[in-house]
Amino acid sequence: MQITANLAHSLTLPGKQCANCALRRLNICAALYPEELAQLEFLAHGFSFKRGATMFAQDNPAEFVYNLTAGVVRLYILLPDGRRQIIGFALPGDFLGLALADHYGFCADAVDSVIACRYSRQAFADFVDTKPHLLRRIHEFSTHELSLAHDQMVILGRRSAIERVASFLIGLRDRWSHIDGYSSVHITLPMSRQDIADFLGLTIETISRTLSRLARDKQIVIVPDGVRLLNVSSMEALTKV
Amino acid sequence: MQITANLAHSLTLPGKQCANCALRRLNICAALYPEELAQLEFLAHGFSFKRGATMFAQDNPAEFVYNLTAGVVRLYILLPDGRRQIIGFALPGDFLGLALADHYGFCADAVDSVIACRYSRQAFADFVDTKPHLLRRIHEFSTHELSLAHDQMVILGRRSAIERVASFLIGLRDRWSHIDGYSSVHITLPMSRQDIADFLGLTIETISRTLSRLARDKQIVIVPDGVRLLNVSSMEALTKV
DNA sequence: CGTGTTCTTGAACCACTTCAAGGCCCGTGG
DNA sequence: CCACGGGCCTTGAAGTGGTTCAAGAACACG
Repeated sequence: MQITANLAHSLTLPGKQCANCALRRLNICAALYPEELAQLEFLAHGFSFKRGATMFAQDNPAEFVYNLTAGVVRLYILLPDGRRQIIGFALPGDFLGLALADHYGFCADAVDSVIACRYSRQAFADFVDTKPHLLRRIHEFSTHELSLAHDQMVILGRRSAIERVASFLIGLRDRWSHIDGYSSVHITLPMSRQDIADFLGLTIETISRTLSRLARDKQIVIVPDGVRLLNVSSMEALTKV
Repeated sequence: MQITANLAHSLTLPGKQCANCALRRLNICAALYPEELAQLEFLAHGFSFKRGATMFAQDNPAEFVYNLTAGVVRLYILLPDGRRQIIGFALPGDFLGLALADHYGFCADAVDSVIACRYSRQAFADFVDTKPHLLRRIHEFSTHELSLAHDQMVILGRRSAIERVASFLIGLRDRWSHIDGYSSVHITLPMSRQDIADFLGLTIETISRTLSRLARDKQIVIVPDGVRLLNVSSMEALTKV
């Protein structure tokens, strides 16, 4: 189905990298004082993952945790018969392995080119145990993820196809605007239609038909790398009620 | 739809209540040393909620957090047009308000007679800030809930009606067995068919038909207060694959 | 023992899926 | 440079699992 070559490329990590990190205000590192940041930097290794590469797989020992700095990651659970549910897309600033558990609860692979800071889970957990304010920050991230999961449960349990697609587009736009600092009517969709389908509990044909219908109704324009919103407020209206 | 009389009854709380609490090994209090438990007990008030009573509502200021000691609570999100998604059922030992956020992210009301220890959120959060091991425990509870939410997303996104009902029954059985210490083929269902439907993303008629079908196929017997499993392993098989 | 609520069952319907085919895009190799 | 091949996406037509609508049965509670 997807390329699973697990070829992560280590990057050189020059000193003061963390201090210059554009994402620091967004990710868990914001909880740290400069000297703590330097300590944590000592534990970090920059890694890059090619489009389609597996970062980790469900039920495997959780050797590492990741701080995502660029790219999009799909997180998913597979059923034995091949059905797949994507439980979320991780964006820059997101942390993979918040549970600090000894096994991964889901699979993660790179949707496009991904760059991440990698830490040994054990070393990271030991570090966290000495920094209650970092644990508090991690807990905030977890509860935010829990709240996203609740929203997704509403979408999966009670929303129509068009509402699901609209919620997906608006949700992605909101998350990117939080990262970039501005809201664009252009939404880049690095993931495939199949990924969107497996996220929204629909089939690839329904995603395609629904996007076509939104385009026919002059709500969006489908462009090569994503969509452009023509009527943000009517799109947002679909995500409510 | 449901009774929403918010009449919580305060219980007298004799000394050493926490020390004698049967649920302590299960709930967040297990993280505390005896003297810390005594400190926390000082912040607690026992409350009971009648069947149908609202414990708190979505978007309201989170004045309190709760440690559930008896009964079942339904947690749900409402859409403006009345559609409801139950995001989970809380059982004894569960903690409501793990996020420690200033507003509730969902509604909670008593499915049957509920008893809970109530804390001022502010006082509880202040207490947690002085006890990193308690925060760690709370974080474990949160990530466990996140994992339950992920499982539910798979159910809502990718499973058939019969698989959803089987997963619900087996999941409830597993959770109760963890609380009671033994596994019974008898599963008490204090919640209504409508509640089950709103949890599984189906309609009440589909729940009723699916249970009838399982009974006709000699998989279960429908009894007044729940169901009795006749073939646990074939039921469990439905929750996999 | 009536009255309202919850649950069950049947029949018709429909939103989404499944099956099938064709189009588009892009990399590869002649 | 164009032909070929393989993903990925789109679209149509038929099928179906679950919903909706409707009515009766079982149950709970005064």
